[in-house]
Amino acid sequence: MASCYHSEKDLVNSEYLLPRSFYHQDVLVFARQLLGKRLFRRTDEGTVSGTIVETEAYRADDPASHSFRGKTARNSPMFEEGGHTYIYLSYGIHDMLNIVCAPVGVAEAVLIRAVMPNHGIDLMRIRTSKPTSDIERLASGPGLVAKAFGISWRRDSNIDVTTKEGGIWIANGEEIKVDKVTVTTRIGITKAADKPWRFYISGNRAVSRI
DNA sequence: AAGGCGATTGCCT
DNA sequence: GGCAATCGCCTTT
Repeated sequence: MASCYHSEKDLVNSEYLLPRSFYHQDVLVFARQLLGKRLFRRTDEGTVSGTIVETEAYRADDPASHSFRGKTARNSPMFEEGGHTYIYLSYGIHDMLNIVCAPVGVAEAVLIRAVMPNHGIDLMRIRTSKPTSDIERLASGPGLVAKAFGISWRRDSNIDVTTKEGGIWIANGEEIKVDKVTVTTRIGITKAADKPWRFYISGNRAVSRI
């Protein structure tokens, strides 16, 4: 096995931030390509990371997208350049982490629905109040992703994820082949509910709903 | 100015 | 499986 020949330090050093061009793709392609990438979060509590295993695309011409009716105070990060966060509060309780793609003015984004935790498991357990939970259940849902990673809309919206400066960044990860991706309709929406714009790694235990 | 709703989660039956 | 929790945003008076 190749992993036997690398120390953990070497593996960390082999990680690289994804370039701006990665965030200038068609949102449906982008949502699929985010699968397998590594999400990082650094706060004064420590650094956590995990593999993105489930995403949903929200397109500019999409009635289900917050940007559909134009720019407002809430959705303005969606209109920024690709590679920024758009975070909003759902049901008054849950923060939803989105990664914006496309050029400035084209409001498209991908919701991170589930992450397989990799580093900082103990901190995620504290944040989610799931001390005995299985690792794959700590961030298996969009609200849980933000909770486990310590991300909130007030503090963390419109952060550039192509650098580490903002405390949230995305690095390369495992390559996910097309035949390992399951495509379904999106969860929990009423508008454009027929669009098959949800993507997840087939069989992954951290996916929110099968 | 007021009321309804939502890209959810977790607890109760 | 059903439903309460909880609040900013958007639509309607």
